[in-house]
Amino acid sequence: MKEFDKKEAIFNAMLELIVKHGFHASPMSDVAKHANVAAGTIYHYFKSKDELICALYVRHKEQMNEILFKNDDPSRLFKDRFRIFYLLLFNHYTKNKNEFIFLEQFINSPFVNTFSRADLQKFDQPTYDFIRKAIFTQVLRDISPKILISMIMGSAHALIKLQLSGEYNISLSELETAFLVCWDGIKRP
Amino acid sequence: MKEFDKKEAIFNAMLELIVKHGFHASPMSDVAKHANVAAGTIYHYFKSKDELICALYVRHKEQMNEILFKNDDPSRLFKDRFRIFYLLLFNHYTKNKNEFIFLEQFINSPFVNTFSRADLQKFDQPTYDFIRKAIFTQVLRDISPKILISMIMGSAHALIKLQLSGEYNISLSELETAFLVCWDGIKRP
Amino acid sequence: MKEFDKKEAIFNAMLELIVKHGFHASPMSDVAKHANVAAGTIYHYFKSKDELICALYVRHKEQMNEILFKNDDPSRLFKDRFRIFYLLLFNHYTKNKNEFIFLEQFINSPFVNTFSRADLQKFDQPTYDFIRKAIFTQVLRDISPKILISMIMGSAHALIKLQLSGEYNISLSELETAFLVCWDGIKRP
Amino acid sequence: MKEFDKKEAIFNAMLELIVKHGFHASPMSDVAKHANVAAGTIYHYFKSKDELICALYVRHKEQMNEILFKNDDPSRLFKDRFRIFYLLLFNHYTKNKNEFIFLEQFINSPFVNTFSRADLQKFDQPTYDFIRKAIFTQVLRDISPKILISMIMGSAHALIKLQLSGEYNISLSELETAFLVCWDGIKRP
DNA sequence: TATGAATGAGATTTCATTCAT
DNA sequence: GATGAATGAAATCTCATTCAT
Repeated sequence: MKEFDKKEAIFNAMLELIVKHGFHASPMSDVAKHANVAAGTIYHYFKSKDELICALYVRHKEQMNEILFKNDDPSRLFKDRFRIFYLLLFNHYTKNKNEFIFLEQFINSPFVNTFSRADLQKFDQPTYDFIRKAIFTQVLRDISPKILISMIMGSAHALIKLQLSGEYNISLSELETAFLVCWDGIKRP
Repeated sequence: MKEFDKKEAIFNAMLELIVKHGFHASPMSDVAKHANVAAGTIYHYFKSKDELICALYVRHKEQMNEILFKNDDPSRLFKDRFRIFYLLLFNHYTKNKNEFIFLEQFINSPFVNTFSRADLQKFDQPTYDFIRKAIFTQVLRDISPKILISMIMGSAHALIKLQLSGEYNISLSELETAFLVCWDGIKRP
Repeated sequence: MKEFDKKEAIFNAMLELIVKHGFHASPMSDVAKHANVAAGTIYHYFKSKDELICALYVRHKEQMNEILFKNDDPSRLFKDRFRIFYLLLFNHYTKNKNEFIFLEQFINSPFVNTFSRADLQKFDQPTYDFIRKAIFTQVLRDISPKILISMIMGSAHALIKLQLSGEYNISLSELETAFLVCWDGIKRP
Repeated sequence: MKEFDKKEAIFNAMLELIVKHGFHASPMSDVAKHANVAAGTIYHYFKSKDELICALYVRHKEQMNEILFKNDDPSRLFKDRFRIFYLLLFNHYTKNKNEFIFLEQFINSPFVNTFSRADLQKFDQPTYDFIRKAIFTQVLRDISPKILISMIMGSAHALIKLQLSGEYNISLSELETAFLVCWDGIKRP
């Protein structure tokens, strides 16, 4: 087994356990067992449990930015680009439940304070630039990009959470309507 | 010290510690210290740590519903009622940071699964009814209330989180704009 | 069992284990077993293993000062007082081997750096005063008390170590000669 | 890098770490890092950590005997030869602090029991012979050489420890006086 | 010889919970 | 009810040692 494999196995084991049981109640011994490595091996790759958890967050944010923006085509109409962004977000997380639940748990926990504000912003820079330009070109409401992004992401995540909860199954057409709810709120009136 | 006081002291100590350090890293012994009671005393009021945490959630939800709906006047225009609801939400949580952070941590953790789906819905019943009626009376978009509520609350909470993060200070006029972003999205077009 | 007993039991268990196996190789679990307490109980009395070890040193130094000086009679001839001091030292440690071995191990380990120089001097203050006065009254050589004390204690401890090693059994008359070796060296010529 | 260099590097790294942190708290991985070799390499030269530590002791004792006796001239007056021995001891250790601290730590730890009594005596044989002959020729007190050596070395080491502690700086003339303290004690009266 | 990733037993410490007072 | 000393299972993490390369 290659080094890469072990590190990945540890990441995946930790992700799964945190989602199932929370940060507390995800002992390193279980992570080791699920990853099929010795307990000590984890500490070869990560200094501590906290560092592993934070690395998991970083990894996720990087993967997500890749997914959301790799195919973005700035020459197209912003509304269309934004719709694709919105659907990619929804689709990825509804298909990768664990990543979403981990993310929500992480950013709402004191773990997030491990990072400086500047570090956190760095992870969200692509989204920030995406929205800021659209405000600048008068496509979106003239309001602080931070506010707009918060509201967009907040409602999108809430939607994803609803779908993942199993409490309600969102149809494709409802998703399109949800997109419009969002769009009608943020577009320049 | 009255019994009431001790229970309250325990609640508040636990709240503060969870906010500062997370569920993990908030030992009962610290809770006892902060509440100025003996460790054993906590177990007179709560069967276990988990039960205490869940009771804290229930207490919060009940208080919140009281705050949001006690002065609601169904005879007024829905848009105005909804605006007040929106502002109450924002104001309460930006003034009671700990409650908000605890809530977000709780509902994104596996602790929330302690409750059945029915129990959880019960806590949100007032909000659900509030929105459902407005859809029924054709004030709001004809879309599942669950979707609409998710999006409304998701974006509102994200806004509160932005304000609490200290990363950006939302002005009164920006708050009104944010309300319009929300309203323009959900109102029947 | 009273609190006092448990703390004492922990002290004694730790002493015995360190003497037998060294700081390393004296796990807290074994200390707990030997002291007949739960592992956690140790941490009720001491913050850490290091703190326990340091507390053991403090306890020993205090007991030793008590033993060496409680019956000292300043009205007697210094040579006689010093002889008693010398014999008390030898007798106590040859009868309490563990204390001696622990002490030697401790003061030659980096643990000793836990204490400031001032703290360490405090423990040796009675001996320092004892010797300093005798230099001042021209009984002992006119040399820095620190040097004199070092040499006295160094040779006395080496003698004790020889006896405890089992390599050689020092007779009473040899002990008296040893005392003279010391005395002839330090007395004002 | 030659084999010789690596072994030396390992010895020196171990010495430094033990002095700074003690036997416990000197992990082999750190030794490897300080010696600029891989962890596994240490095990080509030494069977185990314990063996490395013991080898370090043996190396030191052999070097020390070389230093103390290589220039000893039996045709000279014993008092002068002893004075040189005394000063060599003091000078070497005050200039090679780490060696001294390691030595003291080692001989006061249970590690020393790795060696049989006979082995230990072998290392001290040159000193033993040196003193025994002087007793036999009636220069020194007629007392067991073991006792005399213990007292000499004990007080000398204590003096070195005082100097190394930084607590007091021993001047050349004080060192000569200290020598006399020792000499007056041990010479045949 | 040399490497250093990997191991896993075992170390220290924590902490929810109990129970005698 | 209230206490807090005591428990001991379990958590995190360390580290001497091995072994495939």
